[in-house]
Amino acid sequence: MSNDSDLKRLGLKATGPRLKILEMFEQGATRHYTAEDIYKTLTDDGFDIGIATVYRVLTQFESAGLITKHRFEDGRAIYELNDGDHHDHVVCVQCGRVEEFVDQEIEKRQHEIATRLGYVITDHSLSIYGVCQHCQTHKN
Amino acid sequence: MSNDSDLKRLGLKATGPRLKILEMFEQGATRHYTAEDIYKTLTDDGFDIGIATVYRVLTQFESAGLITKHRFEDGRAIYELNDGDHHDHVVCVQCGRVEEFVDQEIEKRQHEIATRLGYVITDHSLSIYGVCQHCQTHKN
DNA sequence: GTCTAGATGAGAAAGCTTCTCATTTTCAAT
DNA sequence: ATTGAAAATGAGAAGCTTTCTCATCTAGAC
Repeated sequence: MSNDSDLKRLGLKATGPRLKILEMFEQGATRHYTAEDIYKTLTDDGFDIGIATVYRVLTQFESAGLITKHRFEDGRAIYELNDGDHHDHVVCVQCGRVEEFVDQEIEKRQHEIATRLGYVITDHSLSIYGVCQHCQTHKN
Repeated sequence: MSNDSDLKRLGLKATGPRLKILEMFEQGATRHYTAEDIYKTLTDDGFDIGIATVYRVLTQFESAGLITKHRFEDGRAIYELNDGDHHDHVVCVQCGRVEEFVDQEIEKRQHEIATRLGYVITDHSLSIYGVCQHCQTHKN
């Protein structure tokens, strides 16, 4: 099991909760999870874990650069595997579906703007909100 | 007082709390306020208001299109006067300073991306996080 | 001035997240 | 394999922001 050594390399003990959560990110159907999603999925699966542990592990994984944290308009935090390449999000305001995209031109202009205003950029987040194709046709 | 009639035109009674809050947005030193900011400023000023009222009024103002709500990475909501023209934000991660900018090219590309993915865009938010010039020199 | 729908303030409560602490587990050294 | 110390866990308490409830109060039409 290579996740085991991945964690150890980060100075984290390879415990059940950590392995399970990492596994979820790597093999899950979707890429984006709230802490609640993870807690629910694992406990429904019969795996005994506390919500506090979920939050703790997510924070550690984020510090370690393993995952990335976003925050959408509803205020809840969303986590996703950090696969190295940056991307932004399109969120369906009706069904919550999340899609990703990258646009080099937008990236470039962001840096130009930050520089012009005298900022040293550390991060940025762009989210587009809209109604997805599916929700447009299946109106309710 | 024209704010009085502004509110009435929106179907809102011109009450003390509403007038005070609207005034803050119009004449305040900064453009961006959290609910807490508003509550603190007004009560420190000797104006008696409840935090619940602040939230209620902000929600109403937002529904009425008078102000706009954003959410930065710390999860708290920030409100600003809606002056019609859209803009994005650069936030200093150290001192919390917020600056605004608009970039037509970024705006345009966002719409293209949403359309390409089949979304009908309703909103979008772009925030750049970094360290402002002041915080770069006055390190602590 | 009176009346009524609407607004308010206080406190309770909800939702997400973090903290505390007693117990348990990992893992390096035996 | 056993041990021991440091680290991790789960449960519940608690913190923060935001919303809800409800008795009281007020704006504005008459």
